[in-house]
Amino acid sequence: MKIGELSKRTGVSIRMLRYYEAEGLLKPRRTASGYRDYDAAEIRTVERIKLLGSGGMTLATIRQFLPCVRGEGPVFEPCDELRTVLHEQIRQADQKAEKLAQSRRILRNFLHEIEQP
Amino acid sequence: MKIGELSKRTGVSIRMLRYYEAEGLLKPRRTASGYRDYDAAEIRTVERIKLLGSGGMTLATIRQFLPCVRGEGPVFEPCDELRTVLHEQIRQADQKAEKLAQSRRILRNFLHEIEQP
DNA sequence: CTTGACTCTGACAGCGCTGTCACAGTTTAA
DNA sequence: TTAAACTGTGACAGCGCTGTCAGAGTCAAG
Repeated sequence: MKIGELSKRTGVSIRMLRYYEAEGLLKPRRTASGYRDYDAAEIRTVERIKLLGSGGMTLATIRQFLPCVRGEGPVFEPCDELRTVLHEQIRQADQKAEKLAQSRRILRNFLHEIEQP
Repeated sequence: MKIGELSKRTGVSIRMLRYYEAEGLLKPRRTASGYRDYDAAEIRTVERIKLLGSGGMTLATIRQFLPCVRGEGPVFEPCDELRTVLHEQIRQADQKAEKLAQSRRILRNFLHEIEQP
């Protein structure tokens, strides 16, 4: 699959797909003429990257648990570090969620203030 | 109150307090010599800005409902637009929260995958 | 008066992400 | 074969935020 198709299928721009690669998140084969040739399984990978990214995670961070993202089954070497990173990321996600909730509460209060004068 | 004190009291850097002003969120008096002179009430304002910002809101957006942020009681003119903006922001906050939750779920799944081979 | 801490402005730079443009080569379909 | 659509690379720019640095003025305490 060429980059245009992957882009259409995932909703991630061609620009960003190339950027993912530059950041080490994707490593597509190349055709004889140099075109990127993606495995169909990478659709899933890209979607996961997209989701994690929309949760406020950095590409550099996502790369840390790339084996998981790519669904490469059980991980060997960096298993412990991986677990640590994952726990830390979950913790940060919880923190972000809390901040977001606080922020939302403030907005709701504003709304009440201007609706009941 | 001068900028250094406000910074210490709020935990917002001097740099950012000046930036808030440049973005139209704060308008401190000036001493004869040009020093910024903040009202004590602005501590609250800055804290709210900080919270909204940590919820992913842009300063330009926060400026939209500045009267609320500054707690200036009932708002007159832009009341309807303000309500619209607030509802929209709450909606976006909910969206972000949903994305964040999805992202968190993915992380938890990764964790399960590598913990049970 | 002098010194050290504080403040002012303005500029530059970096972060991570994203779009766009230019220029060149490739593929596909008419 | 030719034209349109696609892909490649590299560079530049912008977003919003943030730190830092330089050069100058101000303030408070010794």
